[in-house]
Amino acid sequence: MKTDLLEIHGILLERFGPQHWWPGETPFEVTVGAILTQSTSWKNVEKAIANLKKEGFLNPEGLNHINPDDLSTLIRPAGYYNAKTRKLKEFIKHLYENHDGDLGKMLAADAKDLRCELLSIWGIGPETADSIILYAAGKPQFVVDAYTKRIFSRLGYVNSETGYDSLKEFSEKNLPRNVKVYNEFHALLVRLGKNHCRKTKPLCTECPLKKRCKKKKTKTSRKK
DNA sequence: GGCCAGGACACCA
DNA sequence: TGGTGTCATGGC
Repeated sequence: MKTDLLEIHGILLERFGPQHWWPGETPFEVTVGAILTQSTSWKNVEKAIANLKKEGFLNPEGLNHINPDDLSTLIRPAGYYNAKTRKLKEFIKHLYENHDGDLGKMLAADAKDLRCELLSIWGIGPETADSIILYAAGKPQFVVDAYTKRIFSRLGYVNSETGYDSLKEFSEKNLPRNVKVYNEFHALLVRLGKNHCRKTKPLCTECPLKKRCKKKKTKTSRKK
């Protein structure tokens, strides 16, 4: 099968324009955002980030010292606040125990090693790890998410059973290994997904990829 | 009022 | 090992 991902990247870029991801000011902010946005809309994450920033806790030292109850209160708008409090604390604990609280040191590692290290931290799975590597460390790791899977499935590139690693491998195999391309393409897929490839009630008429869509968009069963 | 959002983990058969 | 439940707020 012809897998013209770069062409699709071009179509989406022309349609939506640059997405300017990740919307974080520092690698640390990007990392915190990557954890907070797990299964959560970015708008809600922005509120939590704003709370942390306003109170002066959006830095390694701040998150290291804040007590869990206060952290839960500040990140409450992002949902799953108890679970995410633990995830942020586990990350910070790892950062201090292994890198003296210096995120720059941690992110300087080889991408493959960094990925293994991130995945060893409780609460950080494949997507969050790849997001941190791509958007905070600036190293080429393609980020797969629910939109990527749904869109690639509807385009007929993969089936709905394809797992994270296979989707990642497929994407990296069919795109130039380039941070800028990975960055923009993932952001564009999310944009497309939000606008035209929802789980239910897809807005097919205005979708820039509607001619390429192989599968009828039907309501998918929720596997959660 | 239900559905869903830029996941990950625990538990059980 | 794979399927299912849990975590939770907020916008549409």
